Amino acid sequence: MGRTTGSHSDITRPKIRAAALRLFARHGFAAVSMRALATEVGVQAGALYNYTPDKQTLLFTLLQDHMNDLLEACTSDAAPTALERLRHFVDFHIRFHADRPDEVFISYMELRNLTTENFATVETLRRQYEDRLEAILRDGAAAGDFAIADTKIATLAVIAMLTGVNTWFRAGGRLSLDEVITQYWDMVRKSVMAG
Amino acid sequence: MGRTTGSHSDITRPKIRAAALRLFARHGFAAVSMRALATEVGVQAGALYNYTPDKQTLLFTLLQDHMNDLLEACTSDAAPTALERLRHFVDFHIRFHADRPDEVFISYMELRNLTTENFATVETLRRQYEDRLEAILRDGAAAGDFAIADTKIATLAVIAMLTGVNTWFRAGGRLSLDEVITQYWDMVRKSVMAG
DNA sequence: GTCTATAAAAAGATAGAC
DNA sequence: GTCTATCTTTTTATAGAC
Repeated sequence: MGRTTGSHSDITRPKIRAAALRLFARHGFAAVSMRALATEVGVQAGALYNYTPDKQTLLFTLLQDHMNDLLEACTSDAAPTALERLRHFVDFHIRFHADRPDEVFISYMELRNLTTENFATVETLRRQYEDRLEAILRDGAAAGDFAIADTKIATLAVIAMLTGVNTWFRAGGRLSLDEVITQYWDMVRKSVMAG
Repeated sequence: MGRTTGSHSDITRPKIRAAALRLFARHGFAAVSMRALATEVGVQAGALYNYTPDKQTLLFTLLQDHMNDLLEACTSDAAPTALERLRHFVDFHIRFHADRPDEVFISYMELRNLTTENFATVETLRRQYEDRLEAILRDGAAAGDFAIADTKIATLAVIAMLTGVNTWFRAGGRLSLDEVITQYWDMVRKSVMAG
C-alpha cells in the first residue's frame, strides 16, 4: 500500500542534496546555476522547485542540517578528566569532519551567501559546538592540568588547527587517518598542557 | 612633465583593486557582477575593461599579487636557533595576515574559481611559503629541540592555527594583537617542543 | 512529480562617440 | 579613459500540460 508510482520524492530529494553539496563545494554556491544542479541530479530545472522554494533555502537547509548532525554526534564524553575528554573531542572532530568534506567546506565558505536571518541561525549552532570544547578547556584549566591564557582563544585555535586537516587530507594518501589523529592529538595536548 | 589631464589610470586602477578585494571578500567572486564592481569604483561597467581583459584575470592578479607580497615580506630571520626563527615566523604570519583580511579570505575561498593554469601558479607560490615554515621545523627537529612526528603535517597544523586568527580577530576588540600573538606563540611553541 | 515553454531580469563583454 | 548603448547568453523562477 505504499506510495503512488509517480512519487519520486524519496529518490529525488536525497539526490538533490548530494548534488548540491558536491557542486557547491566544487564551484561555490553563486557559481552553480539551478540548471547545472538539475543536470547533475538528472531532472529539469523546474522540477527542483518541488523540493525547495528557492536557491537560498536549499543552501540554508544544507548548512543547518550539517550543524545539527554535528551537535547530535558530538556526545559529551563521560571521562573523568579534562585531558581524556579533550582527547575524545580531538578524535571525534577529525573523524566527523573527514567524513564530510563537502559539508565542512560549504559551512565555512558559503556563510556569506546566507541571508542575515539564516546566518544567525547557523551561527548560533556553530557557537554551541565551540562551547563544548571551551567547557573542556575551562575544566582542565580550573583543575590545573591545562595552562591556557585565554580559554576562548585556545578554543578557536584548536578548532582551526583540527579543521585544517580537511584542506589536505585524502583517504589513501601517505598517512592514514589514525596516524593523522595521533599527531594532532600530540600537538593539541602539548599546546594546552601545564608545564 | 606630468601626465595628460584625461589619464585617470593611476587613480582608477587602485580603486578597482580595493573595490574588488572588498566585494569579492564580502559576497564571493561569482556573486559580484562587473556592474556592481563598477558602481563601487564609481565608473561604468565598460570602463573596467580598460584595466583587465576579463573578470577571471582580475581575480588571478589579486591572488598572485597577494602571494608575492607575502613571500617578499617573509624574510628569512637570521636568528641562530630554530626556536627563535619559529617565534619570528609566528609573529610575522599573524601580523601580515591581520593587516590584509580581505586578501587572505579571498586567497582561501576563491582558489576554486581560478582557471586550472592560474590555480597552479598561485598554488606554487603558496607551497613556497609553507616551505619556509617547514624548513624551520625540520631544523629544530634535527637539532633535537622539537619533537615532531611528521614535519609536513606540523607545518600545515601550525599554519591553519595561525591563519584561523583572521576568522575572529578584529582590531579594537577584547584583546590586542600583541596579546593574541603572545598566546598563539605560547601554544605553537609548546605544541612542537620536545619533552 | 516531472516535463516543456517562457517570462523577466541580470550577466560578461564589446563598439563607437566624446 | 570613460561614457552610452547594445549584443548575446544565462540566470531564477513560474505556468500549465501530462
